[in-house]
Amino acid sequence: MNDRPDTKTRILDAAEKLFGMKGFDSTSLRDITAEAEVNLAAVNYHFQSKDSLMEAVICRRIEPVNRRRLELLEATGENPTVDDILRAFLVPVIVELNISSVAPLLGRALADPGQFLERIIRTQFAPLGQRFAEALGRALPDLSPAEVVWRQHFMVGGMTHLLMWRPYLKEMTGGLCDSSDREALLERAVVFFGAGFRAPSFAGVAQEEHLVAERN
Amino acid sequence: MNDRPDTKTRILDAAEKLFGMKGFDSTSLRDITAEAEVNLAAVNYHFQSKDSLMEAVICRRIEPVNRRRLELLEATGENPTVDDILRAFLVPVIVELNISSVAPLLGRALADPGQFLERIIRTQFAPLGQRFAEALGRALPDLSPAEVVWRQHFMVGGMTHLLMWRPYLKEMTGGLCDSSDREALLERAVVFFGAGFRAPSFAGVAQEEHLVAERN
DNA sequence: GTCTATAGGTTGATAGAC
DNA sequence: GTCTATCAACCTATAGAC
Repeated sequence: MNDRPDTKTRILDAAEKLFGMKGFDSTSLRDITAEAEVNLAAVNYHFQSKDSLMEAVICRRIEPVNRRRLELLEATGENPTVDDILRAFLVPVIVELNISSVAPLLGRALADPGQFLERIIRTQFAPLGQRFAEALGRALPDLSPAEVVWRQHFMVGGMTHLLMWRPYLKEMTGGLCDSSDREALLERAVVFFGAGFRAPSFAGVAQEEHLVAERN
Repeated sequence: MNDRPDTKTRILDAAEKLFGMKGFDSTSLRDITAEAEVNLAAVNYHFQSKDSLMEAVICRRIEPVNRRRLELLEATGENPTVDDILRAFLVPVIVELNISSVAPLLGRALADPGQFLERIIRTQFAPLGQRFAEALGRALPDLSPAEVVWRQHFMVGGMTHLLMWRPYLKEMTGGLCDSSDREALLERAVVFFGAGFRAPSFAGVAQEEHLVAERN
């Protein structure tokens, strides 16, 4: 008992927590090794550099989440509803993620353009986003492909913000918003974003589309 | 002609651009003075510290935006619709903000909990959020106060994400999402978030509210 | 694999001449 | 107000003993 995880895992755990709390650049390797109670040099032994560590920390969590999303998406069958698709996307992060430090980390990973994260986003998120956009497009045949992607962008933003502010939300709202009930949180999100996706395109866009169609 | 702004303004402009692009901690004072073409010591002369500079940079932009939001909110009259209220909130950042470097900056300010920004959020955003939550609550009498704040949180997240990723969006989506037409962007957002706000509360929440009401 | 020691660079901030 | 010069603290990364 009291089997302390190996050094590599301890570093990943500590980095995950601190990166999520303070951000990537504000967290030094010394912060991490202090939190993990390991030697400073161990970081460069197990991971070559701070950048590699950041990538490892993020990928360890993002990969299973995104795999699970695709799994749930396939499980929705032939003609899923919008809500089915949204659930496949949101359940792995809102309901199934039970390590509290992961949510802020993923939030930051999605909220920091320009970071080296661009590569991760391209490899880990772009293909996933495309699969979900296709599914949503089939469920919403009246929306143009661009409109689907725009709305997806809005939803990802809302979810990202939720992941990142969840630890502070209850205090910030004076106890009004309690995020401990994950199932309720999921339903709230599905209701809100589902209604957004199902809303008809506004006239201006319809006109644009019409013009484009006329030109062909 | 060629009237170069004074040093203080040049520093604010450069810091705004770089903070928005790279984040607060990743931007050094030397980066800023190089971009502004001023002397390093000028930063500590005009602003006492890097933290003060960060605060000044953010407040210079947030204050007029939030003032304008309240102005537009009051202009909606006695019984504004949900869309009216959303427009009052979104127009100042999506349509009227015509300095391209400001959007990413505000996005980062909203996407970085734990930063010293907590104070700014408390002083600059909390009162504003409350005013808008009240207006939305009156326009949506079937929603509980908590539900209104949750949905507001989703919307702020979507807007924040939009502000931050706008410069990269067109390239990321292969040209599918063009954010140069601000009026269209505003309408897209109003349609999406408006529908989300107007969606009925899901059953689980209604039950909760009922139980709370019964207890009193 | 884990440690100490340290190299080599960058950071924020300031003192003091002009 | 603006500059040069500099400090002390911090950083990442590595070399080499155990």
